[in-house]
Amino acid sequence: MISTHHQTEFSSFFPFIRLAGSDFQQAFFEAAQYVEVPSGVSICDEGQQCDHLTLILGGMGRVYKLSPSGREITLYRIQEGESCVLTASCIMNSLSFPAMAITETVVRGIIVNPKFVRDWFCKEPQWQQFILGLLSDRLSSIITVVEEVAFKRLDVRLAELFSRSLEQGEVQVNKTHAELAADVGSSREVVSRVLRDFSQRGLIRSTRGHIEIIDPTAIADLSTQ
Amino acid sequence: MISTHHQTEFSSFFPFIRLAGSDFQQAFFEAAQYVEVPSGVSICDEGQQCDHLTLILGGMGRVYKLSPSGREITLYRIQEGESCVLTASCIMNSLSFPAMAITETVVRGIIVNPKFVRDWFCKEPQWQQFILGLLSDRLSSIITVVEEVAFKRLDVRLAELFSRSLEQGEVQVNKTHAELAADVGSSREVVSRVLRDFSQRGLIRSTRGHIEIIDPTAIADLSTQ
DNA sequence: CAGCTTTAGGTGATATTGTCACCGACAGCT
DNA sequence: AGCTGTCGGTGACAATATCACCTAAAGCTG
Repeated sequence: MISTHHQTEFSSFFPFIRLAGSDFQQAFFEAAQYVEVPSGVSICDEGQQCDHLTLILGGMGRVYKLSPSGREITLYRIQEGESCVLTASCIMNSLSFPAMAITETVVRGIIVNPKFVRDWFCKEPQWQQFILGLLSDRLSSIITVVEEVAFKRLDVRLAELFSRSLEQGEVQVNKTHAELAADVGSSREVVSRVLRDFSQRGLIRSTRGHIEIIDPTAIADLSTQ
Repeated sequence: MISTHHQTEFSSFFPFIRLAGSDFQQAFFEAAQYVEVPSGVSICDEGQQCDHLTLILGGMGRVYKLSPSGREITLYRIQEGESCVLTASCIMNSLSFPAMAITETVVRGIIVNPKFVRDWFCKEPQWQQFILGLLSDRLSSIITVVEEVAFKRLDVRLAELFSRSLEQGEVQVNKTHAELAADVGSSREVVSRVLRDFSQRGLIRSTRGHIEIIDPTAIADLSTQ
């Protein structure tokens, strides 16, 4: 059972709950539990059976693949109003989780147990639509990842990444080269070289752990190639 | 409405129908329509709205991404007992299709309209489970594609492809270098070079449009790297 | 069959990316 | 100041992508 404060917070991030039946609402808040997870905690490891579904109220999680050689690639991120869909998928089909997940910040959320997820899936259309929406959103976002990694040059993909920061009005990207490499599925050395090139061409200014975009137009142009 | 012959054929490839309620069965066969699509026909183009769901009785379809430069990568294939899940996802959420699909052989199947798909999703648990199963199967198979393309060398990926033929007891792979390249998301030239290397090392024998695996053990070894 | 066209595949040059080994610089700590 | 761990840089080399062009086989047509 979660507090009324968290109930209203939840409703603002997950509008579907307001459209659902009152019996569902009551059962959901009854079954739900509020959690806070520190930053940098591994949530769900490769092949592990998922034991609950988390709906996120705040913070950021990252779902990624890890190669035997230690390289990483980010599949997608999850934030407020979303949920770990792979978890959802696992729960609905009792499969094991095909990737890794980690918290990038403190994550606040609501957890519900698998039995609840499945039981109400049949009964409450709003809940069903919510879960289905997450699944198909991720399906297309992961297809986008395939496209990026198979077809696009690394400089373009890094420019896209910076463009996303720019769209949020953010000129600073506080990431290390290694973190950027893990995002795009490349290696630190190659990312470093591309960034050195960006610096020399006056697109960015780079210091330890921070990148400042000083030519947003050029970055945006590159990202559309 | 489909013939009783197709009904029994359908039941053997899609066991869920036997577990579903008789009202569903009747409504399904009533709404269903039998189709045969020739080989090489484009089914669903990028961004197009899907106008029906196809459940496959025979033949093979291929879902892929196409890059602006003309390169391709196969996301997955669909055959008897399966369905175009992206279509399913589009239908459930009224989204547009994020990839391309084409028939690789003559494809025989059953089509049902989107309204039926959605209406019965809430009412018939077996139908729901079937659609959900397809969705999460594809989710994990596409994640596998990301992993392959991001982390594995091309020779290993081609060896994996040949291994899959071997598992079906097939020593001949009747594909051109260009088709293999489209499968693994690389370019024809690079595939040609890798295959020349395989030939020189005595792993395969290659003629125009055909590849014969002459050292299955070595291919299997390579594919596990 | 000769001649033409299409398609499959090969090659060299060059650019991009991945890998390995190693180095120096910086930040935090004692 | 000295130690330690992290961050980023570099050179060498391997793998892959791209481009331009070529040869050969298969199919088609008169």
